[in-house]
Amino acid sequence: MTEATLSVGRVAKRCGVKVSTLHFYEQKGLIKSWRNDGNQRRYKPEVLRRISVIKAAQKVGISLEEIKLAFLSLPDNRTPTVEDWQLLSTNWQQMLDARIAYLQKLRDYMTGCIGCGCLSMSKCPLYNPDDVLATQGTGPVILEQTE
Amino acid sequence: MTEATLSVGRVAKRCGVKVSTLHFYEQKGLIKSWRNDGNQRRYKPEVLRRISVIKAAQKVGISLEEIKLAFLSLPDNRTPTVEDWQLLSTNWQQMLDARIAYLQKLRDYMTGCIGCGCLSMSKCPLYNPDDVLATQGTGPVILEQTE
DNA sequence: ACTTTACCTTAACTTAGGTTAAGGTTTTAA
DNA sequence: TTAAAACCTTAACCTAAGTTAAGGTAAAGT
Repeated sequence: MTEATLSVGRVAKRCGVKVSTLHFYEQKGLIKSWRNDGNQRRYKPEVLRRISVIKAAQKVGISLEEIKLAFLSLPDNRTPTVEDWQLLSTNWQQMLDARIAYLQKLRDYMTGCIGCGCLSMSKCPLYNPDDVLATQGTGPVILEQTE
Repeated sequence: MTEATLSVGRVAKRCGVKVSTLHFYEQKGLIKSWRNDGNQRRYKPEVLRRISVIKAAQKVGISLEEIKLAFLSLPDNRTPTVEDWQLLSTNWQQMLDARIAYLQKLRDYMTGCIGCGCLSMSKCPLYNPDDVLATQGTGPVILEQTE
């Protein structure tokens, strides 16, 4: 195995994830590999960054489905450049801005609304389901926390 | 049924949730009911606020488990007062402050780190798993979004 | 009185993001 | 060369937060 190809165990170790996670990501279409003569997975070093980005994105609450979608904007025929990656993260940043603003708004209403009983009023953003973020129309957000 | 008792269907309608959700919450110990002669659930009107609070808390990413825990601080022998509810939400507010700050930090690192490759460095909060929020030691955060 | 609506319980199913186990093959290291 | 370590696939399992279905009882409306 030259420097340019990595086994699944090696990728797992360098990224701090389990081998089964890599199988899972591949099955979901988030990463790619080819097989050697013995049917074992081989990876380009490029995969390391992909996995780091997946982990970073998950940390800010982006789902694998959204990540997969974003990865569609990466070039197929060449290794992504710094600019390719930055474009991707810039889009996510804007989404994050919206989510942060939304959370702040909810936080600001929290004490007041829970105490006062306006929860049943249609003006309270804590209660109203038709509020904000329709702009992003994404699924549930999972913010993975560290322990 | 006097004004002071509600059937499960009535509670469901007034809170905008399904009957099955109320069964589920009861099973999880988040709400309580008693039974009438025909084995049907009956609720105190107080339950309406509990459910509103559950929904509000979920919206800011608090899990049912955490909500259940927080509800332990409510009085058992009397209907919770405004002060009881406000104490509860004040605690959540502080947690939210921390989460927002953490998200902001991640957002700020997003473009830079994903582009530059520092994702594999231990200093980058996007990569480093031992970062922040250890203060709250909670499970994954789910931010339910509206469509 | 009768029919419809509401309710009951139990069990299985759903999505996301994986993890674990079982049983068999390939690589690597001594 | 042989044993251990790494790898393969398939299938089942896990948590959270519910939802759906099936089969049966209670309550309410006409």
